[in-house]
Amino acid sequence: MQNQANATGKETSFGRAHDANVDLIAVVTAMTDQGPSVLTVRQGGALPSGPFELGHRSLQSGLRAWVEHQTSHQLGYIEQLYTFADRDRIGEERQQRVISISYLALTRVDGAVASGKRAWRSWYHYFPWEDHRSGVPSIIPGILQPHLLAWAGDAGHDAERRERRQRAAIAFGLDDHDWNEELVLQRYELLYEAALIDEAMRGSEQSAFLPMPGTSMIADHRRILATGIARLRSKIKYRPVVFELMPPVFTLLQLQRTVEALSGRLVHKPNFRRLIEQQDLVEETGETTADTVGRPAKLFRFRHAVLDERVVAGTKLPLSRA
Amino acid sequence: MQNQANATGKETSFGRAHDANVDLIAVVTAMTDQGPSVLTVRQGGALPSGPFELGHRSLQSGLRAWVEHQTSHQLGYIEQLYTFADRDRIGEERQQRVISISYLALTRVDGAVASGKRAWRSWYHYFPWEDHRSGVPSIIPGILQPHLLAWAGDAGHDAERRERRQRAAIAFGLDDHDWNEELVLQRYELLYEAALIDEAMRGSEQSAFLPMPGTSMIADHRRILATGIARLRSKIKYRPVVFELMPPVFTLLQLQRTVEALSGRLVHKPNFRRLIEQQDLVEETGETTADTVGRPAKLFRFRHAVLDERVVAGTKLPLSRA
DNA sequence: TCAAAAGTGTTATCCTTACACCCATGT
DNA sequence: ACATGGGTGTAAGGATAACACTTTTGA
Repeated sequence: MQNQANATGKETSFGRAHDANVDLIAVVTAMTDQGPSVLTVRQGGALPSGPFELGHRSLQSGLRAWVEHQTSHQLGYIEQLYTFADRDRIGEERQQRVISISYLALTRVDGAVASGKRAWRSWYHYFPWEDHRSGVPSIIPGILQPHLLAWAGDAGHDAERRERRQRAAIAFGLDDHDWNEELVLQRYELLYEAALIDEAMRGSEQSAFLPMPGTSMIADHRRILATGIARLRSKIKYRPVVFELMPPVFTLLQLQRTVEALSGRLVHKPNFRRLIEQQDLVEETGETTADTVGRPAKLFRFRHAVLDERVVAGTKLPLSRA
Repeated sequence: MQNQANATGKETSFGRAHDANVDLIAVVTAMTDQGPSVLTVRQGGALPSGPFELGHRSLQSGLRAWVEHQTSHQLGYIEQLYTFADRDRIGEERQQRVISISYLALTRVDGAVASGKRAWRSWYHYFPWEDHRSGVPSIIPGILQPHLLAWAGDAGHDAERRERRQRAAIAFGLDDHDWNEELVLQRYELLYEAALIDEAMRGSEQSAFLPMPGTSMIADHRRILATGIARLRSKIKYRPVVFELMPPVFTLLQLQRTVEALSGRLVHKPNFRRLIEQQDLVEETGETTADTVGRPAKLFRFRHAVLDERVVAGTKLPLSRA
């Protein structure tokens, strides 16, 4: 906005110099037959993305417009994730910038798995170490842990060895550390640093061990997906966003299964029900399921009013009364 | 990334079409003589901002480079806030996009108020209704509340009147709602909608009532500042970021005063001290203050190790044991 | 001695966690 | 009968909030 020498020492006036290409990229998540899933293109090899154009009124509406056009679904919830710049995304010789603005979007599907070039793929197809619903996945003690420890041992200095071991232990719940489902991005980056995933091998000839865990995507798309998963796992704890993924009416167990699928962990049923009902997030429809097995469950719907009336307090300061 | 028709119907191939200008814009916060402050240019009328250039390795490093060059301070902490697009930021006739990527940065100063065109200004210079350390600011019951209620009453439908009143009550702690210090952006947007701040009057002739509360900035800079304040007020509750604003050693009361200044609320001293010490965030230096008045206080320093060893749990799900 | 700030002790309350148990339906 | 899922009661433990009080210094 103002005329001033910038960090490189080159005098720049606003408005001209630094043109860049702007890409919108979406982590569109829904619950499908395969659990928590992400909308992909190129046979699961990429996240859907599209250019930001002059015809778009805003970034949000640009993303909304073309995602809805592609998926024929209303996106109930869109939230910006992160903005990156990459010099070399297009090609080596052209020194054009690409700015990528990533979004997290939530929607509902009827269960469709694929149609044309688009496909829903399970999160855990890309991150097999993230699903702890049936206990710690065998890939962690079997493959990741030994390789991570070996990588830590490779460090030059003793301090760095300890630091690597500690990072691995915290991220993957080793030693007596608890598993923390929110550390999706940290785990991905650790595996990248340790060269345990495909992305780390790009440009180099050798592939250290095969097969690499999880399916990779083009460019940094799997990293963006990790960011989206982490954001959602964090957000379901303090905002009622799960309901964007639920059908209009649902049982409490269905809601629980969705939360479990997203967080990758099992929750305690009785306490979960109390938590939900105590917060007045749902109301009974009066109907019950005509379920196949077991006692029929009450059906609930989300109380949309909570979006207006409530704002999560989030207090962690010991306030003094006025 | 892929070739596909976008929402406008125009076929676009990647790499060419949509060039935009990229601006980096920073909310640099520090504690000064005047309390929680923001680094400004143009006599407090704008946030510092600068173009993103090909010479910059990344967005982060671009921002870091020129902010550090300007302030001669190490930025301990930088975090991306939000990315906006604005069609008309440059001028009416040129249909060039400007992408603004905003950041929150924390730093320390020695107390300097101004030097040249740069100046530290108190947050509350721009948001006088946000400082509740001495009780509810008189501007709220005296000016904002009546105007907000009048604005709510102006709504066409009864439902909209109720909705406006409720939004105002939640945002500003009216009726029996508690004040929530995190709703900085919601309050700003409400005042904008109700045309109670300068920014809402741009382009129109009349100025409804004068003077408008708080000092405005160019373009949407005050809105970005509101975003930064809100982010920081939220973040100090679950990440040890306050220490980025503290000197190397400090007393617990100084730490408390900083937290109070940022959150705009008073905290309960004994409980605050227990909270801090219980979380092992600090360690004694062994020294005490040679203070002017009162009993000498122990000096503490931040335990930087916590950044490695700990990750905030953030549990809000009733997990079941393995 | 008093003001100002540093600290400690203790209790009430709420939320979270865990465990135990009963209910309703289909096979 | 029993498997499966639905649903309730309750008590232990920990964190938070509130109140009361003592200690140490400088003016």
